[in-house]
Amino acid sequence: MSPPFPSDRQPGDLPNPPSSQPANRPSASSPATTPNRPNDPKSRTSGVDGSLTAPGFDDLEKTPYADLQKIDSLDVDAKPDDGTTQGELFDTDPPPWELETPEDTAIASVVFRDAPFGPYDYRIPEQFRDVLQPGMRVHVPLGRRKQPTTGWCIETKLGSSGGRNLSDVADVLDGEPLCDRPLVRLVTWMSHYYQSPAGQVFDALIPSSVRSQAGTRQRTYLSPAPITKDNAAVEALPPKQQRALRLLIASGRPMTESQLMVHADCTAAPIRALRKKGMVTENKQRELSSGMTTRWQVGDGEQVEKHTLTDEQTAALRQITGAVDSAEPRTLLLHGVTGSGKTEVYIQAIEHVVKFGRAAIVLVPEISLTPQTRGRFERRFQSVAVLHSQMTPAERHYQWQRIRRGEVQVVVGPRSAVFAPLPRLGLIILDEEHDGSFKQDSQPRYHARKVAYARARSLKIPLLLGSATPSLESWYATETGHAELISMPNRVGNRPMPDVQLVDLRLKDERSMGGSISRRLHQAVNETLHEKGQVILLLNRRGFATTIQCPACGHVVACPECELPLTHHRDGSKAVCHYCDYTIATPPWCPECRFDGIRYSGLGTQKLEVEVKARFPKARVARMDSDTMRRPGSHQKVLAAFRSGEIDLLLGTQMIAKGLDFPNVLLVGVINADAALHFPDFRAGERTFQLVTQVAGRTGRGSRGGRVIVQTFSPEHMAIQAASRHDYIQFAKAEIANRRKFNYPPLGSIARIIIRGSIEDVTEATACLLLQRLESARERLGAEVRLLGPAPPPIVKLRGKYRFHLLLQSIDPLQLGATIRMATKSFKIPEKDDVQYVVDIDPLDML
DNA sequence: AGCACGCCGACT
DNA sequence: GTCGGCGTGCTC
Repeated sequence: MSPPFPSDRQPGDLPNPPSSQPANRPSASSPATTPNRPNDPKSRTSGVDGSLTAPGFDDLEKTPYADLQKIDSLDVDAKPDDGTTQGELFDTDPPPWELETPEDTAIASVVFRDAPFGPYDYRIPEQFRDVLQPGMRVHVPLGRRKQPTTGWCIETKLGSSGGRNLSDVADVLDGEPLCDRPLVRLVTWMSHYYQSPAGQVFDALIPSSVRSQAGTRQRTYLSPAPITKDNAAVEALPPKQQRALRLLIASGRPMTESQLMVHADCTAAPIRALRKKGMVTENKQRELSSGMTTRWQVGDGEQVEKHTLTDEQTAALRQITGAVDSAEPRTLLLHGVTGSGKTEVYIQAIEHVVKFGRAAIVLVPEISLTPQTRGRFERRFQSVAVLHSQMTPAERHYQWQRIRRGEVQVVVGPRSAVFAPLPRLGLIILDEEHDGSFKQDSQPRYHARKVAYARARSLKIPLLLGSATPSLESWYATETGHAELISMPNRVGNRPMPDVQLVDLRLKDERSMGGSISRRLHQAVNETLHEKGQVILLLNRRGFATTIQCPACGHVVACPECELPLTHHRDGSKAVCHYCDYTIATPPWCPECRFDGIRYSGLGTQKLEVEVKARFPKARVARMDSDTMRRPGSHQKVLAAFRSGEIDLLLGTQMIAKGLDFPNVLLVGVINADAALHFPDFRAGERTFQLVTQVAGRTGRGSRGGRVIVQTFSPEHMAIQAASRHDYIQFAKAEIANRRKFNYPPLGSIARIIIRGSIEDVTEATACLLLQRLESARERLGAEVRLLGPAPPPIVKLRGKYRFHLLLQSIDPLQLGATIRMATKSFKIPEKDDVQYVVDIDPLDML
């Protein structure tokens, strides 16, 4: 029996939703619409705190797939009194007539990438009964289609056909499952939780290069057939065929057709004749097509001496190895300030895991997968697979196979590496766990932290999260007992945290005329350059000027697709939309009133670069943002130049805020700390705190100390104050209190539905229709869910489509999910409306 | 997504 | 009387 909401709370027990929304409690007169809520305290913990955990995962682990289908089949369109109460729907005891037909048919449950998504049951014919396993792809007939459809087998079982006439599995496409059973379980949970078709989740799990077997080739090997023992039969053959066959027999090894052609000095014709006559047998084999084997990455392994750990690091390591040895699925949050040596702790924790023949996954944010990080792991372990974005499909496939064969000790990679098919996984690490790149922004919109939690839990292995500025989700988990906190409050070598000064840009004295660099920052840069120190300047916006505005008529040049101001880029004099990349030549005069003094205002990294070069003419300056870092390797080149001292001053967007470790950086300047603060998003404060803290951590790493100057219009803001004092805990306390007021994550769960379409009215009407369905789903489930919208999101128009969004909030992520599932179950939008919608569970931003 | 069914208008 | 438009609905 699996309750839809494993929670023992009655609906009325919830803390009141923040505002207006009247508490929607099912009346006593409608017991049928209230799902059963058994008193099971265990299920309460899994259901309510969804911040870090994987809600519903444990239930899914225990629930047979058929029961899940029943739960999912609840439809808002179904009439309330159609004879089925929900009590019956949730009843998982098989109906008596199924028991009376104990016809043991082998059945495969199959899911598809495209609609209909399934799962559908197929009969497994005799020849596949011992072959087909969950995690393999199959060809099955579907509907009235002429071509077989490719699907994924998620379950094989013995059962009765239940009166239905099941179709047969037509073909099994894989010799071995592409993912093991725990991973198949992970797929079903992800599909359920993120409300994405299971077939699409498989696609996220298994790289396309693996599915297409990139870099390998099917080769057919020929060997002499048994009849060739009969000499007479061989002698009866025509001369060319005879020669080829004798050569094949003499060589004593199987050969491909082309090899035999060379050796026997003949064309393909005689060989084909031999095949036709059955004189040779064929043996198909898949093998590497090129020199991939030379690309083995063998590390130096033991040759590097162990680094000595500080007391703090030793204590942290002991706690982690303790968790590994306990064989329990514990979650650990390593809160270590910038420069406290987290990576060394990770490495030694992995060494501990590897000692017992197990392997580890290290997830890192997308941009921080630099050759330095790579090298660090490759030097310390014998067999490392680093998965990076510039890998060719063949390489990717090759590494995946190595990982699956158990030849790899450590997998280092971005969010998708959480799916690495290591057969003996012993530890998962998320470095910089607060980083937003762990959330995928296309379907399935999963968060690697949550998926890692689920995977670690199902394998009963620890999950280690590390950050100097933990996400509030993870921090809150340590407060609610879902994670254990490990603190490293000091830097290696007891170096002090850098001194942070705030510059209040509202004060005239602080500003310098006509520039974005205050007097104090200007002076500090001069001093630092004089001392032969290096400088980092952070400006969180690329381009030259953020707005192009006519001073005469006030017209702002905007994107016709998104209706947002275009940013002027000086290289090539282009005006670019930062949301959809629409580009035009910057107009020399106002397109509205033809005034020819159009003005660029606002500030981007390009304009800052000009200002910096003018102010500090002797300094060697480099700019790093996604515009200058387009070519692969350019990132690396600039950083190498900065490291060697060829560059004095590095300016750029957030990509310079993370992970860089250069001891000679004596000054960090934040040009405008408010840029991220005034976003219409409840996480704006958290982002600002993280950004300022992380960039401040780039200095003070050498013996010469370091200082940070933060320019801001709101120096009293809690996030900026806390960051200036390096006080994460104060920030977390205050921010949790803020979030509690509105039940924002991590105290409650949110989901977002984005509706986009080419006609504004139709799009909004569709959004309203969806809202109605959500409302009635909420009512029928008795779910405590707050519904907001439809509203135009901060980006109202994107790529020519109008956008609206609906926001859902609830204390219980499972209620949230069930409401959406029920409302969207049979929600079809007429094709002519040209409206699509996406469900985003646990969104990270609201744009 | 396909593919068929079905229920109305213009043709041999 | 049929051919064919594409709205509707189902696929184990």
